Amino acid sequence: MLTTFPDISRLKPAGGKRSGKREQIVNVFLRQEGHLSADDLVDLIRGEDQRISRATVYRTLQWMVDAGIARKVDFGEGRFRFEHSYRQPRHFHLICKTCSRSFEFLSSDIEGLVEEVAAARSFTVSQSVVQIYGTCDECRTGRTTSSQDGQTDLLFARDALRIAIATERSGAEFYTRAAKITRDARGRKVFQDLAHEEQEHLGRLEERYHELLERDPKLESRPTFLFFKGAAHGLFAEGAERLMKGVNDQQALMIGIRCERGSHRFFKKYGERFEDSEGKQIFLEFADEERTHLDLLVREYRALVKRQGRTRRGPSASPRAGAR
Amino acid sequence: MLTTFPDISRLKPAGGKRSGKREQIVNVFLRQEGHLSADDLVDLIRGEDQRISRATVYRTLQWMVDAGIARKVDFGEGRFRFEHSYRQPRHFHLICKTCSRSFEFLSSDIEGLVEEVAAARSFTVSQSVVQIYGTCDECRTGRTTSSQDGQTDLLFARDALRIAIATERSGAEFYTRAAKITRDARGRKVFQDLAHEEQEHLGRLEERYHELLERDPKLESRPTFLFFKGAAHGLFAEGAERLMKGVNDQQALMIGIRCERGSHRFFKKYGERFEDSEGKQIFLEFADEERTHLDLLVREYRALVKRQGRTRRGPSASPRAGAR
DNA sequence: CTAGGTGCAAATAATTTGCAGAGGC
DNA sequence: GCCTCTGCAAATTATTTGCACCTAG
Repeated sequence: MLTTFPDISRLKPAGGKRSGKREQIVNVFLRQEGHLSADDLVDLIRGEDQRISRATVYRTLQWMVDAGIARKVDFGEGRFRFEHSYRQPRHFHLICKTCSRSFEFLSSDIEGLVEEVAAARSFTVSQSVVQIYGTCDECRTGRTTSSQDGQTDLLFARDALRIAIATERSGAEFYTRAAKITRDARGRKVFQDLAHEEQEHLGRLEERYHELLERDPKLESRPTFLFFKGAAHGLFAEGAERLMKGVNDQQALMIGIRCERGSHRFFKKYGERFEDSEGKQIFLEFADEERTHLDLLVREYRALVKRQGRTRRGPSASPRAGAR
Repeated sequence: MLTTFPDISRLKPAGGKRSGKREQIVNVFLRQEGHLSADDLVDLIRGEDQRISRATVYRTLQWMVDAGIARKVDFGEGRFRFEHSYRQPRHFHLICKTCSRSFEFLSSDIEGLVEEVAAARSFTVSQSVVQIYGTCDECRTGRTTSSQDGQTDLLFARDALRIAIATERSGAEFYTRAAKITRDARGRKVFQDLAHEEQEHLGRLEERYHELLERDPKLESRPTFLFFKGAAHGLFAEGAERLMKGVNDQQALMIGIRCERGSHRFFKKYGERFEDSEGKQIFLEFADEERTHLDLLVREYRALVKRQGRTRRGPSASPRAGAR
């Protein structure tokens, strides 16, 4: 089920001996889902071995935190809880005050804002905590939702793919629209080609999405884990339609270059921020594909410029301006 | 300095007697800035009266929380701290791990995202905590920044005014630009009038801003307290320039109506969310002014329609569409 | 007079620590 | 044999409570 456990035997923070007890505690901890308090863990351990003392559990938990196996979280209950730390390191929590369960989510949007706030105060962030307290759907309605927790890795991959697909789709639509508007035949051809490529790439992403869904039939109905608007918005707003009409092939290529460059940078930037996981992989692969496409366009552009000289360069299509 | 203290004598949660001790503790608490731990408060109290017991301080703190004078906050130190609760109720914290001071900020942007996340899970939010841990500027650079903390009320007012000004400015610019583009003389006149009114309103806001600055000379250099992008962006994106050229007076009025309506709703919505304060006042007054202006425009529009019948109504200017 | 408020000391609750013995390398 | 881990019990820390006493209304 779980992708890869860290190799426990290798983890020895500031030295540490292999010991039956410690290994036992770590194993019980890793077998659990969710956020355990020290006491929960003691109870679980006691279930299979009476002779382990509370102090040892506390000491082992501390060791796990140092080793990077566990993370200590404070839900304001007056005691700490511990979560597996191979999960996303910068996730946030929804905490139900009724059933005291907690749900994790990722929000690059919130992260971004947090960074802005910190920057405005020249504050160096080492960790940020976002906790939303309230009542969960189940506790409010009484119904039991099928969606168990955990399995965030697949969820993350699913959401990463959804974002990639949304981006690609908006790209495809943009180029298609551009192709319709553009009067210049060569310009139109460029947009048509671009639209076609986006469509193709979109197809591949969707296929991958379906493959992912097959791994877990309930995957699609699970709540969103990664909240991230940035991606699908704005990357393809480039050039009001008014400008499109008179666009020639060179200018069309330049527009394509800007869009692909934006997309590449965006996915690279955010992909790099995530922890190793399939989702991160998807972001980085997507960034790579955009990069490849971008390089291709750049080569085409250069070839075109070489062939034509500077004669037909439009006023609004300088290679670097507003590339962001 | 501080605007208005709550009338302590009136505050009696679930009944409660006036008592010298309690009043004394409350007064000492209210005299302090920042976030006190129970122990800090005990020390302060002991400074002026040896005979007050720790238990009483704890009991009084609990009473203050119930009475709404204080708010209990958890900075993950293993004990609680208490802050005055006449401050903004939904503020967040930057917490320096070195000097263990904390700085407050407001972010409607983050609040908005938090609400979205909760909505996606059908989670009913009762409280949300955002804490950014790290190192503050002073601790990192060694320099002492003049900006003491506290005084959030003035800061909030300052930031509210800045946002109002930014909005008004973007409105003025938008109408000025529109006036330049519009070919129809009557349409142009409408935009010119709008631009003029915005300019005037802008002037009044700026004057008020300067008045505010006079109340505290260091006010302008203090770090941002309210983070809120929403306002200045998007409200005036209405109608690509392309469309402006052919706009007549009726259509121009309609564009103005949409912009003012957007602005009014926006400031009303967010203004209502804040706690009583000068800043809230500014938001609501601004919303009101926009409303008045809006009503005026609507009346003008109706009069125009009456005079002209439906003959000249343009295709893109239906009164309600996209009013958001 | 009586419901609260107050002080003191004891109780909790989560977590840490000192120390002596056990166990891995 | 040394160094670390472990168990147990005692210590610590923040906070709460029981109870007898005191005080305002």
